[in-house]
Amino acid sequence: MIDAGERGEAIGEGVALGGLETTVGFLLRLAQVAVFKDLLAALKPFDLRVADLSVLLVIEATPGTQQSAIGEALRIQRPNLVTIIDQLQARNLVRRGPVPGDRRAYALSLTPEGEALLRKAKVAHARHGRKVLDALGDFETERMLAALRRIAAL
Amino acid sequence: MIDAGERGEAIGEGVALGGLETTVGFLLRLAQVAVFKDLLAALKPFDLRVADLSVLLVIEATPGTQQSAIGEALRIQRPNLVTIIDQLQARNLVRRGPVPGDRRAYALSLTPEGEALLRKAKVAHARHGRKVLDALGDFETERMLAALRRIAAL
DNA sequence: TGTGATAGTTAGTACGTATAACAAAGTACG
DNA sequence: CGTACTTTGTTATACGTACTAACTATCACA
Repeated sequence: MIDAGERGEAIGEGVALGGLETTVGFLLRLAQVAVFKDLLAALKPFDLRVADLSVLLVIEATPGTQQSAIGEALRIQRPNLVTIIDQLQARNLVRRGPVPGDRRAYALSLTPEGEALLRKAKVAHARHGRKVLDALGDFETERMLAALRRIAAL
Repeated sequence: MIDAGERGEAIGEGVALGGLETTVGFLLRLAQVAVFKDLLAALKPFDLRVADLSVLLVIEATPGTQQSAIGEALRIQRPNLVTIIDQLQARNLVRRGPVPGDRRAYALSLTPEGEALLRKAKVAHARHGRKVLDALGDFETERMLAALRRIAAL
C-alpha cells in the first residue's frame, strides 16, 4: 500500500516534484493505488482480495476454463495462480473438475457457495466501480479506457 | 512484474473476462505495469529504479529538501526512503548535508556525479515519456491527467 | 516409440511496501 | 526552567506479490 498524507491530499503539495506531477506514469501509479485500496476495502467483508475477485469473475464468465487460460487473461503467472486457486478451493468457492480428454488440466467452476459469495461481492464491486466513474466525472469513459488499453499494449 | 503473453497481446483474448475488460481498475493496472516495465528498461543502463529517478528529480527540483518531505511528495514511507537514500549516497549521487537550525534533519542535494547521471537519465526518461504520450494518441493528455488525479484522490 | 510441447506444481527468491519501536532533536507551555 | 508532545530519521521485521527454475504427468505428433 501507499501512505500519502491520507485522504486526497493534493498532488504537489509544498515540495516541487521536478515535473513528475505532469507525468502519465506517476499519476497512473497514484490512481492505480487509490483504486486498489478502495476496492480492497470494498471486498474486505467477503475476505476476498482483488485477484480473487478477478479469478471468480473469469470462472463465472467461462465455466470450465483452465488455470493457464485464466493466467493469460488476467496476466497472473501460473505459479501464483496455483496458490490463489488452492485457497479458493479450500474455502469451497471453486471446484477443480476433470477436463474430458485431458488429464493434466482442471476445469474450473464455481461451487454454489462460490456463486453465492460472488453475487454479493459483485454488488460491492459495482458500487466501487460507480465511485471510480464518478471520479472520472463527465470524462468520456470510453476514450479513457481505450487510452489505457493502448498504454497497456506498450 | 507481470507477464502477459509478451508484447501487446490483445486484452480479452479467447477467455471471457466477466466484464473486467471494461473496468477502469483492471486497465489501470495493466497500463501501470506496462509503463513501469518500459521505464525500468529505459533506466537500466543507469542502474536506477523508478523510485530512484523520482527521488533524484525531486531533489534536483528542490535542493535542500528533507527526507520526510520527499516521502510525502512521492508517497514513499519514511523507513523505505532511508534505504533508497542510503544507496544513492553510497553511489555518491546524493549528499546528506546539515540543515541550519535543525540537527535532526538532512538537507539532501545532488553531487556532481548525481547531476551528471541524472542529466543522462532524463534523456531516457523523456524518450520513454514521448512513447507513452504516443500511445495516448490524439487523446487530450490534459484531461487524461486530470482524470487520473481525481481518481488518485479517491 | 520417442521427442517435444503443455498443464500444473513446488521451492526459493526478490522486491515493494507496511508496522512498531526507538534515539535524538525540536517545540510548546505551565 | 522543565515536562510533555511532536518530528526526523533509523532499525528491525513482516507480509504480499511476483519472478525463476526445475520437476511430474500428460498430451501431440511424426
